[in-house]
Amino acid sequence: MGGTPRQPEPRAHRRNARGQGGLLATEIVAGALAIIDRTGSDAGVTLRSVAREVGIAAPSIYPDFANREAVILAAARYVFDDIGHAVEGAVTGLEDPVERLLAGCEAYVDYGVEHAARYRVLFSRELPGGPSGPAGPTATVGTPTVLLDDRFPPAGGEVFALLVDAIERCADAGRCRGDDPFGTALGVWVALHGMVSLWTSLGGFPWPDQRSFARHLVLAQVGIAVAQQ
Amino acid sequence: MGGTPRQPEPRAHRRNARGQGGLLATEIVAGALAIIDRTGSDAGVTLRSVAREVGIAAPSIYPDFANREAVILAAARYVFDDIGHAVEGAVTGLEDPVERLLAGCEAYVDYGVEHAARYRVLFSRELPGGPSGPAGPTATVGTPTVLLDDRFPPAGGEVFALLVDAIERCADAGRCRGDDPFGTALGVWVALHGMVSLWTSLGGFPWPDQRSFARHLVLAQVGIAVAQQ
DNA sequence: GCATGTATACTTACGCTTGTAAGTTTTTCT
DNA sequence: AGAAAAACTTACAAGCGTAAGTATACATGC
Repeated sequence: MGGTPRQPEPRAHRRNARGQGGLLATEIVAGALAIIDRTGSDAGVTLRSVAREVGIAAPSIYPDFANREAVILAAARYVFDDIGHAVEGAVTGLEDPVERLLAGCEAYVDYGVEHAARYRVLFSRELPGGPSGPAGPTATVGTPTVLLDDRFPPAGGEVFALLVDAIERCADAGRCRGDDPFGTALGVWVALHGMVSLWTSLGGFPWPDQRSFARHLVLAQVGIAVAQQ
Repeated sequence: MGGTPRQPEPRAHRRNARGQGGLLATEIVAGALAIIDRTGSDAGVTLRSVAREVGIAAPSIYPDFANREAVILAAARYVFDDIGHAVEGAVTGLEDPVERLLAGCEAYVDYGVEHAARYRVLFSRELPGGPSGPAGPTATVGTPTVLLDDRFPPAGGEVFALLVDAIERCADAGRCRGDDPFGTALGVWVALHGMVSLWTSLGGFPWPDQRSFARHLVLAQVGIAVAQQ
């Protein structure tokens, strides 16, 4: 697997101040994301490759992360937050609830398509932290359901909460049915996620226009008649 | 990474008959799928692990596959075929077009949820073979579009063709709009794929009933009013 | 019935990367 | 100056892909 013939491992990293050792954790996550973006998957994220990226020695990762998987999970958490910020930025200032919903959804799709590699990492494994235990609210479709509580959601929860909120605003304005915002949001999320996932996997597919397809999916799931364009 | 302390690599494989060397290719793919099913991802699929699974020496894979990636792509192709057979088996004998559509979609989701690991492998990488070149039909949404031609689709094409056909039957029977079967099928596929992908990644999520949720997604995308259950 | 050519698969080996343990040096702050 | 945090160096035991050469069993022709 011969690549470069053995770099002398340049140490470009400057030691952090005392008590600020945790700063390195941020740089480690950033390094992992850089590798994911560059290589297109998390397969190349190893303790050594991340260490090279950051400019530290591989064992220096251990004080911050137990192992390779912990690094990747931290990167996934960062990406979920990043998506949340992108969506929030896209909807702030919009008044019309339907436009607000659509703008947020488009921002979600935009992020996923533009950062295909890091988006894919989010859902390439079983994510931990959910209320898989005894109880927890169970969603239903077609009938009202319990809303998400504190324990939910493990990952991507903030983004999903934004979506539920946007749909509730539409319902409050009488623009869509409001009997089951959770179930409706679930349908929208599922459709948008499917779009991003397939879009970035099947590069050769004759995809329609990204923006109008995303709007089409959302409106169909929410139950608003699709405008003939 | 200490596991078992060095097995003597038992050779359980019986040499194939002359002219039937290609049989090994089938066993190699089966071995790769077994590893995927057992470990939950394709990360553990290496030439050596597959060889161990099959009972051959690692270099014996080379006559059939150029490298590790080729093995995984062959496994993906097998899984696409397998899904196609599952869907076809679920719809044969059904007369009502809407029931036929729903049954096929449910079978798709069933397969994906039941074989989560191998389904995930299908879309965990950029799949080759599409008409990414100069032309190829471009789908639109809301207006009729060119149907898929011979060059399309690279992967999962047979399954997608079944879906387009099922939707055309619904349209012919006047059960849904028929102006854009390709675009409608795309919406359905995207939604179902998103459901499977999220379902198997977010194990802790309070998911609704699998069957009714799948039907809900399909009917919403096709534009048939969702029956209050 | 037996030699033989050949497809089939094996053995050995090399150079590389990986995770991680153990102990050491360097920097920073008091 | 001294203590302690931060990060390094070295080392080991694996696993990896793959190149090169070798053994084995089968179908065929004599």
